[in-house]
Amino acid sequence: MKRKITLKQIARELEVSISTVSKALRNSPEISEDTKQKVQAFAKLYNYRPNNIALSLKNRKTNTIGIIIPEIVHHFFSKVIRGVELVANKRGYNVIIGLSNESFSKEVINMEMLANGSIDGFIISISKETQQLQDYHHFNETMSQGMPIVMFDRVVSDIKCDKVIVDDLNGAKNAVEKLIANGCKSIALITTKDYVSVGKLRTQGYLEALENYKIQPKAELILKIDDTLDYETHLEALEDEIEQLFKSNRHIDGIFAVNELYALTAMKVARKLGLEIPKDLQVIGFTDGVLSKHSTPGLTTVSQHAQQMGERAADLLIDKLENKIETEEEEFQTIVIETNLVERESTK
Amino acid sequence: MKRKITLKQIARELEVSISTVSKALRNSPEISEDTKQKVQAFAKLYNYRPNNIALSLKNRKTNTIGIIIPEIVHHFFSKVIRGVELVANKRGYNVIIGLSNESFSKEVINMEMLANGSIDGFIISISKETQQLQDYHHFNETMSQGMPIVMFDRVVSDIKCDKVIVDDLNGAKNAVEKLIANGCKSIALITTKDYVSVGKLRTQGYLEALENYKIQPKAELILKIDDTLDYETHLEALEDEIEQLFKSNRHIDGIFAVNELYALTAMKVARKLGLEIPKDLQVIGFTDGVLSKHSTPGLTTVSQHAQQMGERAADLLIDKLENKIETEEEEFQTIVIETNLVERESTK
DNA sequence: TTGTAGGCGTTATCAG
DNA sequence: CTGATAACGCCTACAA
Repeated sequence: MKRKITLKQIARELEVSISTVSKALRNSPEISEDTKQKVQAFAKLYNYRPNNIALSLKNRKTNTIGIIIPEIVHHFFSKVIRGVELVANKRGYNVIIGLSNESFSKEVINMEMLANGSIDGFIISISKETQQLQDYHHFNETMSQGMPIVMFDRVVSDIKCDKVIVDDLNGAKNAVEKLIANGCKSIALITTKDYVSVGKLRTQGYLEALENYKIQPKAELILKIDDTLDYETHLEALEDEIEQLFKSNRHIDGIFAVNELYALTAMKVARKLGLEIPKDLQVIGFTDGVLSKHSTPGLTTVSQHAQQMGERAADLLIDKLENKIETEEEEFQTIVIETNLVERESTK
Repeated sequence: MKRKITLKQIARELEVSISTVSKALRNSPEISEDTKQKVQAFAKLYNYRPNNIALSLKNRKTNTIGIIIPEIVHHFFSKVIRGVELVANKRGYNVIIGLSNESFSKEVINMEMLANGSIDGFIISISKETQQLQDYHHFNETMSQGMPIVMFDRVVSDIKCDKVIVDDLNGAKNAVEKLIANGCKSIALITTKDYVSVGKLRTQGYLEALENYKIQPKAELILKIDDTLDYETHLEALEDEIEQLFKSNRHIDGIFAVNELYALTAMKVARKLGLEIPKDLQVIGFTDGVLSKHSTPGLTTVSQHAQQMGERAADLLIDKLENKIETEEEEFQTIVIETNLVERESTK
């Protein structure tokens, strides 16, 4: 088992100095053709590659991006990662992942771990718990140490950094307007509790759409799900709550749900209650997932372009890393990704 | 913007030597209580944390695991990553990801990039293209440099390394035997081309189950899908091929598919042709995905325990990294994860 | 009890 | 054209 070869070993073998080897390998004009040939041939033979860690230390630059997300087993987030990875690799960076698992403390620990020299900058979507606690000290500390952060999707307006978000408000508004245009008179909303920034915005979009069409929103048509419970419990409760919603409001003919699972569950419950989709009930969900495409009937969705978000976030971060304009007064960008409606069979 | 503080800076501020600071922070008995107090207080104030990169260089150990997978937007792989991350974090390691995107050259490039000092070891599931080309030099080179590799799911028997696999053969066999026990007389198989190791094993399981029950396998009931085409094309072709299968073999009353999408597509086509599930046709898929659970009817599946695979792979790798028994004759383990059948409505 | 020196692998600068 | 030296940040054996 031969360890990776180093400059020092090459130097010793060829009886030249380390710096000569280094220069020869970088094709420096300082070095004679002869020596270059010899060194390069030897290096090739032993498959020499500079040690990244040593380079990172020397250059104070790791060429690595840290991405912190709440959950990886989730279509949206894995697509974002794919986007980040794509751009990062193209631009010579690696990607290291940290999962917060929706926990504040894991988010903090993970960030601290990576911030100690392992990476050059962060791409982050914050955990639900962090959103609830509204404790953002770890972001501010990281940035004050000169490490840039790009937030995506779940962002915090108080934090001054670059951001990539989807146009949640208009996405939701368009969806609901679509339902109205399709003839729905009584549209229910299935959303999350308000501390989730995106849930809040989508709720707002729903309300604005109604207002545009002079429809009075009704509190009993808005179902706010508590998604802090564990997954299974949450799902069971979900079904019951939706069933309750339908039973108490027989006239519902449209559903807008802030995510895929809520929309599918609504369809499932509706079918159970004998409603036909899209004849009796039309449904639209907000998502970038796979379920919608393969459900029966196919679910019409507001597409979030997750991969594109990842790409934009990565570009934003790397641009910042490579410019490093030492302006005291930094200005930050917020990129808004427009959504679009993917129509399937759950709407007319 | 204050950069991260270093030992050197603390030393200068406190007018002591760097090594005194270093020792004081590690609570060495060599240092006087007084000095320790002073140094530790100062370090805490400035939130000193040792630089990971410097530590990595010094210790020749990065405490980082590299994971190379063909695709991240895939339930199976993201679950594996979650398992790896979970164990890695618990044991003090970070995880860095590389996506091969099913391409041989991307796999090689990604591995080389990470092998140059960035990580201590690899967890890998090889790309389809690599399986086709059967070119494994990059694995052998990596290992010959003393960097351990753990392969999972898509493994290569020629390569001497630790492995974590699911019991594809028995998983498939059990599934098919279940169909037989449920009364199916004519069971079709929807699988991939043989170069995909797992597809091959699952096919074998299918055949063994039939044999056990003295059922003569029929070539016309085995559909081998070419999955090297691009995704959309592949899907369209899939539907046509399955429709053809049903039409040419009206007596089919059971389907075993080597993945989720094939199974769902089969159900979809069957429904289109007026078959009722599970009355006329029973279906089982091999998968760890989400679609099965939310499809209607729910798809019975052979569960792969992806997260567990990730956990075992990470433990295996870290054990190896931390033992480093310098035995010339290394012995390698292959951990086999047993599958189990998750019964839903697509079987009786 | 504290400090010095050397080394992890690399590159840049400067001297020979 | 080649080599010695310092530095990136940290740790540790050894010297004072």
